[in-house]
Amino acid sequence: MIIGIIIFVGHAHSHEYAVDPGWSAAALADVRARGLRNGGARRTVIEHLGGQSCCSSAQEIYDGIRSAGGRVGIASVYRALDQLVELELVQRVDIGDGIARFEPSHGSGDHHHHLVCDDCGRVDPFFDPALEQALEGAASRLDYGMRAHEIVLHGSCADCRGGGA
Amino acid sequence: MIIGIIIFVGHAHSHEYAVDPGWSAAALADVRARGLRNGGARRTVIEHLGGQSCCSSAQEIYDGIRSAGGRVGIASVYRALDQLVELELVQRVDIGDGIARFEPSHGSGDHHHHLVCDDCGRVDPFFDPALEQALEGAASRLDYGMRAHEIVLHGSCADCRGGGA
DNA sequence: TTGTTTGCAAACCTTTTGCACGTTA
DNA sequence: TAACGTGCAAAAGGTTTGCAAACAA
Repeated sequence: MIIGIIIFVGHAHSHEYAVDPGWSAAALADVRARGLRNGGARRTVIEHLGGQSCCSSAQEIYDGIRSAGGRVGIASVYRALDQLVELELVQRVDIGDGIARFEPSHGSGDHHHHLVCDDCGRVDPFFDPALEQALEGAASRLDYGMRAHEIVLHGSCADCRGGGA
Repeated sequence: MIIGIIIFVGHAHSHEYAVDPGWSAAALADVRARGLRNGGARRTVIEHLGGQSCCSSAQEIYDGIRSAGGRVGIASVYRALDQLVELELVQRVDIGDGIARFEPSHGSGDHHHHLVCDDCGRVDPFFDPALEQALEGAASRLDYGMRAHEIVLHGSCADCRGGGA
């Protein structure tokens, strides 16, 4: 039997999803610290990811880099993403359309989850302190060396429900 | 500013994951009620899913049906799954390996989420009342017509951590 | 009967791999 | 220099689609 009390105090919709300017530098340093080199492709992928505030697919990252003048191969994008996920610097996100998306692994401060509109495909980040608390509670209660978690909510965005503007 | 208190009382590991014998019948009825026919393939997929207690991939469902003597095509399995997800009778689950999995959409009673061992690939269902509460709270707080949600926790199972048996 | 569903095979698309060349430390 | 990283192109694997035959109502 388990009895628990959670008290949360926070703002529900006021979280800022600004990009974290320090993430790229930290990731590059971490990569180097683990004995890996930072060739053009990996560095570019890290720098591109650092400028994103929510998740992007490998193709989107590739296109973004190319249209900014970078000359990466998509295979290198996939390879870099794999390694960054492995190092827990990047989080993989599956929103249910069969395309893997990736975003910087934020520290507990900037952690968010995803809201997917099944009508138009739009993805919105959200942050809910009570949910985060409960998740950490569940993670510690379950005896399972927890390293990452993902929450995806499916529904319809305001625009698609027509109520919007 | 939001202030909330959640008090939960429950068993963490005591939930039963028995298959729901009524799901198949209900799903078949629902399909018929919506004007669709129940040809061999769709019926067989529904009946197979009804016998599962956790998620399975399209290939696993196909193999399961074939080895039980059924003669479905895998395209029909995919088509049936798509339709069942559309009707919200089946829930799609993405555990991060690029393979879509599917399981009966349980009512709130039998609802569970997934624990994925990143070392051996094992998937375990879990149920956590506090987490479920928090999720419903978050869903109602966010203004987003919520229809489904998914939580995936990644870590290492007891076996892989070596502490196990 | 008549529109729906099915199975097969081909097509599709995302992701992975082989390999020779370029780069980093 | 020597190991590592990269790009290209080809291969792989999961999923979708076209189509004619089979089937449910």
